[in-house]
Order: sequence, then C-alpha cells, then structure tokens
Amino acid sequence: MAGVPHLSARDGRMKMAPRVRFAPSPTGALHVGGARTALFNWLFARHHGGAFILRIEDTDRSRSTEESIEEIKAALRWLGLDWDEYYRETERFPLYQEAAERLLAEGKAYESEGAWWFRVPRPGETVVRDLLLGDVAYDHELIKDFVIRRSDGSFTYNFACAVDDADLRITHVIRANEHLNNTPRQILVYQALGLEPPKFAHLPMVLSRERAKLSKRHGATSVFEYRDLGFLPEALLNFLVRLGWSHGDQEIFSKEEMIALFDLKDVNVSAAVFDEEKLLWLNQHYLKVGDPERLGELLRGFLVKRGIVPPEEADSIPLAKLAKAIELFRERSKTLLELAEKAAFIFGPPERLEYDPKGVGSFLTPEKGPLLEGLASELAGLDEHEFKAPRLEEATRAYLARTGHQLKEIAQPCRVALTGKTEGPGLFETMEALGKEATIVRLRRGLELIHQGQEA
RNA sequence: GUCCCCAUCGUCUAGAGGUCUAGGACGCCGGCCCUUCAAGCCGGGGACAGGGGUUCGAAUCCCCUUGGGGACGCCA
Repeated sequence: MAGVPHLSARDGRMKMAPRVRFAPSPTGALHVGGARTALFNWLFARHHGGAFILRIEDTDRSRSTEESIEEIKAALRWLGLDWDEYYRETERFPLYQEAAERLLAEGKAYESEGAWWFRVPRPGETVVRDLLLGDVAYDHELIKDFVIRRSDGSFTYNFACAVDDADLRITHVIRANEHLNNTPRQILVYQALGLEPPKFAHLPMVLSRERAKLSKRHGATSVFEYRDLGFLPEALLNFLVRLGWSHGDQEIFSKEEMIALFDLKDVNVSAAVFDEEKLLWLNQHYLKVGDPERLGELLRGFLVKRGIVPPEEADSIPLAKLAKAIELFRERSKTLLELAEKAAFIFGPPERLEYDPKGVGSFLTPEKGPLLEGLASELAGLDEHEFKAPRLEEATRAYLARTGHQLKEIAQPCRVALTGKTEGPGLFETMEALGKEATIVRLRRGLELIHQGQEA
C-alpha cells in the first residue's frame, strides 16, 4: 500500500487519498469537544475517500487507563464514527526510540538529568501554515528546548505525535485550537528528522456555557452522559457538526449529507459555545422522525433506569407498546428520559397511579361523576379489539351527543382519572395505549376520588 | 506576566467591498389551531465591540484599543 499513490488522470499529478487521525489521550471519557474533533476528521476522511485513523495517545502511563480507552472506542462507535486503522502509542515504542537516538546522535537532541531534550535551533522562526488560520509565525527565542524522552524512558506527546503522524503518513492534522502552540515544536521535530510535515487545520474550541474550556465542573460534558440523559447519537452528531461548520442556512443534516457536504473551507475560526437548548431541539426533532420501534427499544432501558418498571419485567414489555408510547409522547418530550417519565402511567399497574392533587381538585368534581360513570359503562361495552382511538372517539362522542354534553366537559376529568395529570396526549390515544382494562379501572377509580373529595 | 488564536442577535451561524434598512436556526414574546400539554403554522423583539484608516463605497481589507478564549509540564 505505501508508496503507491494513484495518479490523477486529469492533471497527472500525484493525488493521494488523505489520511487523518483522531488522537485522544485516554485519561477520561470522550467529551463533546473531542467528539466534534473526531467528527470533523471522520467527515473529512469519508468525504475524500481517505482513511480515518484512531490513535490512542497513552504515552503517559500513569494517567492513561484501559477503561478510558474502551470508553472512548465505545463512544465513537455509539456515534457511528468508524475508524479504518487503530494504534496505541505505547505499542510503538521502538519507533520513537529509533528516532530519538538519531536526533541524539546528530546532536539535535541532548541528554540532561536523565531526560532527552530537543535542541531548538536559535535564532530562528517556524511558521505554521494553517489551512484555517493562515500563517502563524513563532520566534524560536520563545520556544524552549523540550523533553522528547522522559527520564523513565517514555516519550512525550510533542515528539511521539510528530513521529507517529509521519510514520502513519498522516496528510492532514485536524485538531482543536488548543494545540496550535504545540505545532511549531512538532514541525521542528519533523524537520530535524528530515520529514515533510503534514498540513494543519486547527479547529475553533468548543466552550462551555461559561465560555471556558469544557470541564466536568459544569453539567454534562461527555458523550455518554448525553446518551444516558436520553439524547440520540444522530442529534448529538447534527449538533456538533454545526459547531464551527455550516452549509448556508441548513440546520438538519443526515450523516450522508454531512459527508457529501463537508468541506474545510466552510469551517470557521471562532470558538463556539455548546448550547444545550439547541441540542434539545435537535434531539426532539430526531425523536419525532425516528423509527418508533428502534426508539421504543431504547425507551425500555430508560423505563428501568427511571425505576418505572423493575429490571426483570422490562424484557416482557411488548415492543408494540413501547413503540406506541414513543408515538404518543415524542411531540412532547425533548429526550428519551423525559419521554419515559411522561409515559410512566402507561407502564404501571392499572389500579395504581399517582395523581396530581391540583388536577384532581379542579377536574374530578362532583358534577362530573355521572358523566364519568356513564362513559365508563359505555366503554365497558366495547370489545378489547375495539379499543382503538377512532372507535373510542366515536363511542364517546355518541354517548356525549345522546346525553347532551360536550367533549370539553369531560376531557380533562377523564385525563386526570386515566393519567393522574392535566396534560398529555389526546384522550382517545391515551385510552388506546392504556387498553380496556386500565381505562375502565381508572375511570371508575376517578369516581372514587370524586366521592372522597366530597367527604373531605 | 509572556506568547498565540478569536470578535455579526442571549446562543449556533449566513455574509468571501456595493445585492445588508444584515438572512436563517435555537431560545424568548404574542397569535392561530385545539379535549389539555405539546407539536405545527403565523407574527414580534433581538447583532456587525469601540476608534482610526484604505476606498466613490466596509459587517466584509489594515491598524490600535477593548473584550473573550487558549498555551506556557519529564500532561496531552
């Protein structure tokens, strides 16, 4: 594979497929800023038919953990960012050793106090030709000699990173702006080793609401935290792609569109604040257009997580019922977690329900008693298979017409009796989701509540 | 403190010297719809940080100020 560039028929010049990498240090969870960097690299690779490489920068053994490596990989998989090649820096030790020895032998590095130091040539200047920022010049007087090999024999980031990028034939280093000041050092390493540096593109930072670097201190920051809060991967991806990149006025992008449209020239340079409100909106958007069965399967987990159904019962909930809940509540929920809470009354036992006292007080009043009673009897006459919204509405309206009442007179009392709440999906959809037994039981239970209220 | 990056509505952004009395989206406010809450639809408020240049003409180019962020580790 190496050294077999394909020739572009058009201009006859070498045109190699780009090779980019995402190189996280495994010292914790994958946070959303890292995910955005990974996404841009992945999109760049996929758009150009290049390779997306995952390289774990674990040269600092004391801070790196296997757990973190697995979590980062799992988070990338959850987002659907697949990698073509995978490396761990700790497994590439001989590469760095050889390169470092060469620099030592050539006098481009020296040993002091057990560590090997890179000798920055002075006077001098290194210019970073950034694809996004333009040229950024660094005076060597401001760059101190830096350690390339620690006294314990391990290698430092700036050195290993450059050696790796060169060895893996990385063509474009796309990373967050916080690394810009490291770039001249890495270019120096390339030059000392007689290698051609890759192209660089430093992405604008993703900042927290407080306009500071993302940190665990304020709210959720990791990809999995958002997953556990009930966010969908496609929503998070869509949100992240719009942080620093745009395509005119378009806000909604499928993964395929992102790949087709992504271009470095549409990436901007100013830092972006992670605005959870917009993420919430996008998440609801994907909740609304997603496949109910797929979302229903996800809902199962949140019902358990929320303590709404015991773990051992979760598997026996029919997928159809879960999918129904999705369809009923997705227009009124921003996250799956919120949806699980709203739909809780459907999954609990028919006779048990938590009632909103205010709702009971204002709607389960004595004069509604006969109506509720009558409706319960009316609906009890329906067959199980007739418990579908259209048929329920038909039956209810017929009953209402016969008794000279209007729907709005009993809608809220019914809703409170059935769900315990004053808000929720359409009445008849709610009855259908509940099923005949629960509907009748709860309507009659509403009656009891009215009587109790009278006594009190 | 030193160095580096950045600067359009609260937020994400469009804008690549005239088409800008600056467009879209989220959020916010109001209305419509309606069995509630949502969703949806319609409407509203809301920004080119400031000052100098350059130019016939600047949100767009240059400089300064201010503001924000980042980096200054034998962390990455």
